[in-house]
Amino acid sequence: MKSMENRDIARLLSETADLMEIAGEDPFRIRSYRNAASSIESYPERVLDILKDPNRKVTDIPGIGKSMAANLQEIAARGSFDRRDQLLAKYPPTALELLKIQGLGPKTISLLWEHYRVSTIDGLERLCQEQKLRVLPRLGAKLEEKILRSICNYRQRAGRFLLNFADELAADLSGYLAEAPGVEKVTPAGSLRRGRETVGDLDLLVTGPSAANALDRFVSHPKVNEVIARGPNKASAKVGFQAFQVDVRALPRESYGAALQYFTGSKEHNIALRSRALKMGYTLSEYGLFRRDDNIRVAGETEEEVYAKLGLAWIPPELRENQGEIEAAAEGRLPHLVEQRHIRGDLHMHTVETDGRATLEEMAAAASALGYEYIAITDHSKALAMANGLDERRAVAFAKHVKRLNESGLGIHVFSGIECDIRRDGTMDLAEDALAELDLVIGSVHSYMNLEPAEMTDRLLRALECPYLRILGHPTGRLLLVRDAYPFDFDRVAAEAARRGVIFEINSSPERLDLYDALLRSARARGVRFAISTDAHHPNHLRNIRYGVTMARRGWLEPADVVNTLPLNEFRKLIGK
DNA sequence: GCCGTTTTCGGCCCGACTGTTTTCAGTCG
Repeated sequence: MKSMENRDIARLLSETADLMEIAGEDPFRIRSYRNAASSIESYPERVLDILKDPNRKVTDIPGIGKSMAANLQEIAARGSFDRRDQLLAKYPPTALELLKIQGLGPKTISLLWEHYRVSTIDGLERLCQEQKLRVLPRLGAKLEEKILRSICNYRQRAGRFLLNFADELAADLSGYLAEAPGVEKVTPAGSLRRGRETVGDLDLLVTGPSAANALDRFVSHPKVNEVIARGPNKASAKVGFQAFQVDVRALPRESYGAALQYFTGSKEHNIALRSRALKMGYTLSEYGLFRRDDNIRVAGETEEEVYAKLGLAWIPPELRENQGEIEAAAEGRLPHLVEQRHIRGDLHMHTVETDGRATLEEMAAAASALGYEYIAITDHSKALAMANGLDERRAVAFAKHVKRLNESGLGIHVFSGIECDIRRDGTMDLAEDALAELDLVIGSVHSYMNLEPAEMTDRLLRALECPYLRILGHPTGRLLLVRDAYPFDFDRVAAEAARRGVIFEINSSPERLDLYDALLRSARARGVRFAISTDAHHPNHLRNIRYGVTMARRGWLEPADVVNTLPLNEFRKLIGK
């Protein structure tokens, strides 16, 4: 099998788990498949290599027993395994896509397949329009409406991908293309370079004496499925099973900067830039900046010279949204944006005490390796029973435990924290005397997210009244490509947070990226300060901090706006611990 | 299907909402 990485194996197992759910199999057996998938996905070594080595056993990987080992052997040999094949003979693979429709689960999918042999989104949509769900047991008119709305949402999101997915693929492909002879530079452009939360397709720009060699190499990449176009200077293809569209463009060196500028966008930024060029007697295109009267190229090799000739400082890609950045660049007042190297600590992470996958010590060691001075361990509170959240007794014991750990010295300062649920009425999930024992209280909403805006606003304002609340976690509650932010009066809550000194979190998890550009600028204008945190549930997640930093930059934030750029002593002073 | 100072079966995160129900199954987080 070509290029069967751990994540590909994990995908086969988790798809099988989905099919088993549709088939109505034993929930615990299904969970075993999911556990095995997630264990393999985050396993540091290639499972395929372990399988090949007679001295190693895959059953040493947690969650892998005898049966799963046999499945893995089959996957290694032929790319699939018996149980999966059997299920795929029973249900078409398109049924898996139906699981992504909110409100539709495995039981209903199975029912629809048995009754109508329908397994596609289009088919489902027709059934709802023809009111054919309501004749089945337990299904009704409301569900038809709900599914039609969900399909609409799903279609809006389809074809977009999370930032980290695009970022990792871009890094992978860039390294691969750079190995072609005569290729000097490969740079991702487009919304990925601007750091948008989701990315529709990927533009890779290539230059060098034989840049076109990169196109040949690209179309023969093992993950390239379908080549859409292939000319002398550009190739487009769908990559991976997700069919993510990637365009590779080979460019001459003299117009590389202009092309990078052009393909980075945004469209609005480029329109404003081109009209500025016209006013100054130039014309700007992806080929360069030209004088209008004699068509002589005056810039194009680098972005810096293009911007400079237009009387502008170089504008960081994260700001290129035509939101005032061109005026700021013209007047020499672009912000000095926060960078990853400014971050000295991570203030939101989970451990095995609740739903994390590593111990406090493992998280601390990983944070030390990143060069941090401090971290806060912030496990869930008891309202999240499914995550085994901490009650008052466990929270206080934890605070004492951390105090002792710091005295013995871990090489990094640990703050005892909690991610305390904000209840429906805005009160905290834990009593105040327990919260008082902890160094850092994050308050987060995890339930009742469909309140009326006024009620949600009151709930958050009430939460801010808690004297121990330091940080409001993932303030809008959105899950990218899954769930929209809950509506509330953001500006009012931000003003109150600023008044009370409550910090807003920038949650770096690629599934959230909450807060984001417009809200960051609005909150900052009201005097709010921010913490860029990862919400890590595994040591590997600590590296997601870069996505939070990207969001902060898109929100025009400078180091002084971000509390975890402070050295340990100053941060301690800030929180009084 | 995995795991185990409960070694070979029994336990495995669980509560809340929704809609169609008249006592609860399905879905979500």
